[in-house]
Amino acid sequence: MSYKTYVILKMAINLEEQKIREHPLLREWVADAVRDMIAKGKLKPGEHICETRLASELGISRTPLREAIRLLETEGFLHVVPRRGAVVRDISIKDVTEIYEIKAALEGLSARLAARHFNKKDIERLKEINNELTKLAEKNDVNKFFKMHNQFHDYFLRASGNERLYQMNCSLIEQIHRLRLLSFTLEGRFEEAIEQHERIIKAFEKRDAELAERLVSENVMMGYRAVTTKLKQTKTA
Amino acid sequence: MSYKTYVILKMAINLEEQKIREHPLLREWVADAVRDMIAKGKLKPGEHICETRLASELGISRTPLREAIRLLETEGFLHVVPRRGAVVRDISIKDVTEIYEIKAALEGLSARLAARHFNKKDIERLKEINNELTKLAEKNDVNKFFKMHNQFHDYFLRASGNERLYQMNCSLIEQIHRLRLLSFTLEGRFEEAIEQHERIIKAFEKRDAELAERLVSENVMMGYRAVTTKLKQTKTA
DNA sequence: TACCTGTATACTGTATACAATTTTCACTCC
DNA sequence: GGAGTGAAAATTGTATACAGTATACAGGTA
Repeated sequence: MSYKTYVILKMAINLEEQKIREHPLLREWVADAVRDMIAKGKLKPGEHICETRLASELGISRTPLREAIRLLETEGFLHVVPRRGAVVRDISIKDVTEIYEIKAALEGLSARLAARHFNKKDIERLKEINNELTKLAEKNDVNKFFKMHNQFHDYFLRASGNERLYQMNCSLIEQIHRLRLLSFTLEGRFEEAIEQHERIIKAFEKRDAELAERLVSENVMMGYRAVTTKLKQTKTA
Repeated sequence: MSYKTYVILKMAINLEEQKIREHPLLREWVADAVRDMIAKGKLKPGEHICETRLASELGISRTPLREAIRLLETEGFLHVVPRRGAVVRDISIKDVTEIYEIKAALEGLSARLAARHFNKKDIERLKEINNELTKLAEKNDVNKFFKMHNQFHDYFLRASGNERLYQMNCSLIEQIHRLRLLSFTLEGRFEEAIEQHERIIKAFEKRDAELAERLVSENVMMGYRAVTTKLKQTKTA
């Protein structure tokens, strides 16, 4: 996707939002582009990023690229060594473990916080999503299932009322986006998730915040097991 | 502190580390400087940062300042609106609440993880630190107490073996550094902390990871109450 | 061969220049 | 007086230029 296309899309998507988006920033586009290149394997782990070359490849100058690199560094996509440049970070099992340990704690917390002020409407929404998931599981549509599944989790992350919590979680899962998607191709993964979601919903219905927290944490760690299973499969294959 | 002084200091401190530090980066120095200016009130909440002016004040160009601004944005010190620049973020009670909720979860997690492989030597170290704290409490040395107190918490955050967890916690507490320091001037705060630390140490001794997690979380939330108490005191004063 | 060493090259860090946008403010009109 | 208007000033976004550092490699030495 060219920068111009990106601009038009951004404008279309955010038409009613603040006019901030009317003029997208190169640094944001570049960050998106580089993340994409890493996800698609166009930039391989361990590969050194030459600012001059990448900037010219993207048709921009080094300045916005450098600002994007700073962002991608804090997001964990790149490792920057002063005066030697940025290299694409490899995600090891250790990294995945670290991320999931934190994710379990954060999502669990969000469930506990959200449970405090969840009402019938919220519960209904979660049930709706889970019903959709059942349908998508029957169709075996991995991509749509993945997206809807994320909506389920997003729901209480947002409902927690803790904006930082939501952002931190987003930043974490972005790093393992592809692995998570892959993990849903595992046999029985759909059903497993749906069943656990049901238990989580019941905990919300009972207004049992502690239980909701525990179940959500366990649910995350199940995701961890799925991801590592898949990771080992692909590494040996 | 001038940039040259900073360079010399950095070199002295990191003499044995990678030679990376031999040539400090302006963007890092600038980030430190701006954080400091915010902490010291030289840059006030809500104040707009004019890149041109600040850069010339610091005696550098806009490029490294801009890169530092990106960093400070992700750290939560600044709020950047595209094409309108950066403003110093105000820390509201809501922010403090968000930060402490997350901090409690993260530190609790680190205690649980650390408890798994804590040995006698680790416990001894924690006891040592707590003894030091008792002495400093008698001397009523707030600054030294604060530093030593942080060492106590750092110990199991590091021992968790989860590097990201440690980094994320650092990034969080940096935002409330001054508030936390202030909170230690509250009557009875020292004793309260020392006593809770003792209970935490006992949990580690019993190898009760769940208990350690709970106690550490509670300890963090006690810190939260202290900070908000102090915050209200100063706002009304 | 293995190990320096100096130089050429490539690359990053920083400064500056230019372009595009936002803000300011005097001015007009109602 | 207040809302709207338009040009000037200020400010951010982006590109480019330059300086200093790291890397690669050729040639020399033990």
